[in-house]
Amino acid sequence: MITTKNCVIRLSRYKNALNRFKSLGFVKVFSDNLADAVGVTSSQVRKDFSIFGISGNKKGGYKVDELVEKINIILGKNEIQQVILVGAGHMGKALLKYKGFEKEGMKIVACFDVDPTKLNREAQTPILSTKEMKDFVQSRRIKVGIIAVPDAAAQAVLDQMLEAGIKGVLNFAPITLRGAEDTVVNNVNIELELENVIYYVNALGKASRANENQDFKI
Amino acid sequence: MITTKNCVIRLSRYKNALNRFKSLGFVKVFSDNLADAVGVTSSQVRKDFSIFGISGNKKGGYKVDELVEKINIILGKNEIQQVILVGAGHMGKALLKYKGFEKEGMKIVACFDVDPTKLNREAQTPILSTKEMKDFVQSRRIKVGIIAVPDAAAQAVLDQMLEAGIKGVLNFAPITLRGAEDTVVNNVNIELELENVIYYVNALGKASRANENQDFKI
DNA sequence: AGTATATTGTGAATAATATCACATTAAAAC
DNA sequence: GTTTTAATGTGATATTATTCACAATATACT
Ligand SMILES: NC(=O)c1ccc[n+]([C@@H]2O[C@H](COP(=O)([O-])OP(=O)(O)OC[C@H]3O[C@@H](n4cnc5c(N)ncnc54)[C@H](O)[C@@H]3O)[C@@H](O)[C@H]2O)c1
Ligand SMILES: NC(=O)c1ccc[n+]([C@@H]2O[C@H](COP(=O)([O-])OP(=O)(O)OC[C@H]3O[C@@H](n4cnc5c(N)ncnc54)[C@H](O)[C@@H]3O)[C@@H](O)[C@H]2O)c1
Repeated sequence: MITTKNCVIRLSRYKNALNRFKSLGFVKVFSDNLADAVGVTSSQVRKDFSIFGISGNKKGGYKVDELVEKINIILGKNEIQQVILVGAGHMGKALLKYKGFEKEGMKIVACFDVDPTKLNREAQTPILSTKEMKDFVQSRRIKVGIIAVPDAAAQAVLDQMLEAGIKGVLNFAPITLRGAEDTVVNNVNIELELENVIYYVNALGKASRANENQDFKI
Repeated sequence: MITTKNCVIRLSRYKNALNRFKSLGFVKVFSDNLADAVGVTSSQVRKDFSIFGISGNKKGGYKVDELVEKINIILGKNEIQQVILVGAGHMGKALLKYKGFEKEGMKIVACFDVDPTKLNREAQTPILSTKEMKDFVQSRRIKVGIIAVPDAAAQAVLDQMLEAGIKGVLNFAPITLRGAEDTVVNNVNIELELENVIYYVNALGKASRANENQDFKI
């Protein structure tokens, strides 16, 4: 199976759209419906499904329940995914309070921090010392973690996490971390995303003011 | 100038790398240095610069100061960019406390919420009623906003923002919003990003267990 | 001053990704 | 039961993005 980054992301989007369709009472959907919901072409939808070996019914579209089930298995949503968080600062606390992960079968099972004043083993999600991280991760065979520490500490924290056995990381520090061969690091750089919005707003503004948008493509 | 989404994002990354080079005392850099720092090829760096009309010196590379200056102008960093935030919940508060935006010339000048208990006009960044949003945005000619409200409210909030004159939005609600013709919406879907990490961790795990990674491409 | 060298800048080649278009086929209509 | 219809599934094609490769040239060296 040859997958590319984008087709996995689209798979998640299809799943989200399907859940909305389901809650609206849909029993079957067509590639066109999904395409509209996600903002891609219907052949993109069918091609993606074809890549993941998902098939529907000629003329009959896809049965929503079956499709959700198939996608959930591909995305590992058939079991609860345990995740650790490193960094109990502003961002870390927001993530800890966030209800959305559990709804999607992902659970932050512990948070780690170096600052002793942040620790709290009694909290619903315990905040432990980073010294305890390796043991915790190894004993529970946890494979996924989130980095929410300052940029200067991010690389060291990534190293510690990989050393402990973590294989995939979602990084919020505004510095592009790269992992080893058999690991995944996904960088969410919020500053950069905002900067990007600002660029296009300025670009669109210039284009419309000068009406020179022939040579402007977004 | 034909730009594609990725080359603008890379431009931000080059800028970040350059700032690091600068703080290390570098006076000039070569496309190779930037390529290594950002994780792309050197011809990608030169091609990107060529697209934005940035030129360096044959044999001499690029003078860091000049390059930073040019990129900053392209990215609109020559003036402070005023941004509003809608939603003063967990995520909104984390964003309000975040120091990193100001360092990058972006400032959240006000936050808006529907919940009267969240309002606080005396805070360093005032938290105002959404009813006041339109006036605020129009009088200050603000063009950029951030959405940090629950998904169910996100589309309505986007509509209100565009109605007020906002042209570009960074959306944290886990639903893909799409704007009008002359607007930009950048969706940061954290659940989806984590889901994506989990997919690859599982995929890598399967591939290494079965040693079937011939047909696995990431 | 003249030559060698290292790096840029970019058109051409290649690779990756998305769309098209249509043969196939299950369901609906008659 | 046959025909019509409306969808899927996918190879072929088009588009988009990246890398290659090398001419142009500024700097360093002799
Ligand atoms: N707050 C935001 O809204 C926001 C926005 C964009 C990006 N970010 C990024 O997210 C990251 C976290 O931001 P924040 O606002 O939560 O920062 P913060 O300073 O509030 O929290 C950082 C936390 O990390 C802990 N820490 C520091 N070094 C550590 C280490 N080596 N091991 C474990 N824990 C360590 C600190 O004790 C602190 O609790 C930063 O990289 C920041 O740039 C945050
Ligand atoms: N907290 C996180 O770490 C996190 C992680 C991933 C995604 N998100 C997403 O970010 C968004 C905000 O999350 P949160 O945890 O801050 O939620 P929250 O419930 O803590 O806060 C939401 C805020 O939005 C306000 N609000 C609701 N409707 C509004 C409206 N129409 N106009 C203005 N304000 C309105 C509420 O009063 C509240 O203050 C959500 O869409 C969530 O899915 C949050």
